[in-house]
Amino acid sequence: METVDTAPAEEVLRLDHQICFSLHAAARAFNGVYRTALKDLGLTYPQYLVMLVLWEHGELPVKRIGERLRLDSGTLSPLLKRLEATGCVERRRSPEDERSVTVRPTPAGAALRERALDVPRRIGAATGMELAEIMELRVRLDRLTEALDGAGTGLAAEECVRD
Amino acid sequence: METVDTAPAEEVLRLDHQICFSLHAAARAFNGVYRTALKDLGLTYPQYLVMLVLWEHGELPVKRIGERLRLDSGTLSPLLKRLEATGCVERRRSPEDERSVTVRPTPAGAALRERALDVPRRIGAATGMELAEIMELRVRLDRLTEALDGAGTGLAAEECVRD
DNA sequence: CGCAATTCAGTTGTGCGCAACTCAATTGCT
DNA sequence: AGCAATTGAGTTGCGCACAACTGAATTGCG
Repeated sequence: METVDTAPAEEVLRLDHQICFSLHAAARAFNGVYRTALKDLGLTYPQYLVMLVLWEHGELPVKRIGERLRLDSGTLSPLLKRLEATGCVERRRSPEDERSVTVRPTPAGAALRERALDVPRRIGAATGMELAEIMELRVRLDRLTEALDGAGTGLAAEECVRD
Repeated sequence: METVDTAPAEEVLRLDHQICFSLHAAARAFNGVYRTALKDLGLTYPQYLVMLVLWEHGELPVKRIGERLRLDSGTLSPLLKRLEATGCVERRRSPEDERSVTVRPTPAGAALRERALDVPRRIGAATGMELAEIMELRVRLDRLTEALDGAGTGLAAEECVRD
């Protein structure tokens, strides 16, 4: 079948042929829109993602937040420290497992949720896309991420097996 | 018509309903795959993007590179300095306009191109997608970026008018 | 029980991305 | 010509992302 290696060598490396760049640019463009949309909430975009998870689950150990967002402690620890500094979350060492730290929204952090309700609509409007089209794009991207994660973590040769 | 605001308040903020997160995750997944693919070239992913542009155009002022990659001097200046330190590019103040700095690949940087030819194929394989599907995704993402860029630069209220 | 292996959060170091700024060169307006 | 506005690159400061590491708590195996 038709694959990339049918293209001549000069074409292969053209910037505008590469999906990665489109993705990279789109992610940064989203980030910019969120930056302005979240400015008066006092949240950055990754902080907003953490708050989404916490609003949904009420209270979670750092580990679980990281699983949901695919972020490790090296990213989350300082981020959560900043969220604690701005009064959005509380962190408490878990009594039953002293290694684990439980994070939960403060009343102020929970209240922020009301003001965030408008954000998805504004973002949706900024995309200029129909909901159905966005959903389809999302599905494709999730499939892509799954494939890339499988290929990236050393299982390149063998297929990604479900645990 | 069916839009986001038909969904109940609790649903609106669910992480897995938000396109931005899928995009964010996919971009990071790509970054991870590139990280390993580019490791023996000694390039990071953004450095690779810069080299793609330079391989294609031979020599460009910083300004033009920034336009192609949607990056400003705050990002490019240190990145180019690192590329210069690793011997991939040369920087020279333009004689006809002393404000401008022209960047071009060194012989070593140009030679790197040969070794990079294999990268897109490897990345393509990691996506697990057909070329046609990738191309279509790229088109959608570019449209999305264009819409978001228009909305992000302060025209939130009024529709994005073509210049 | 006792100790090695594992798990979890946090730290360190590097690089990207962007806003806000500086500084010099150039352009444009009068 | 003279001077203000603009342009281009660079710097600073901050936050995110990730690799590699530390250190404490827990688990598990003999």
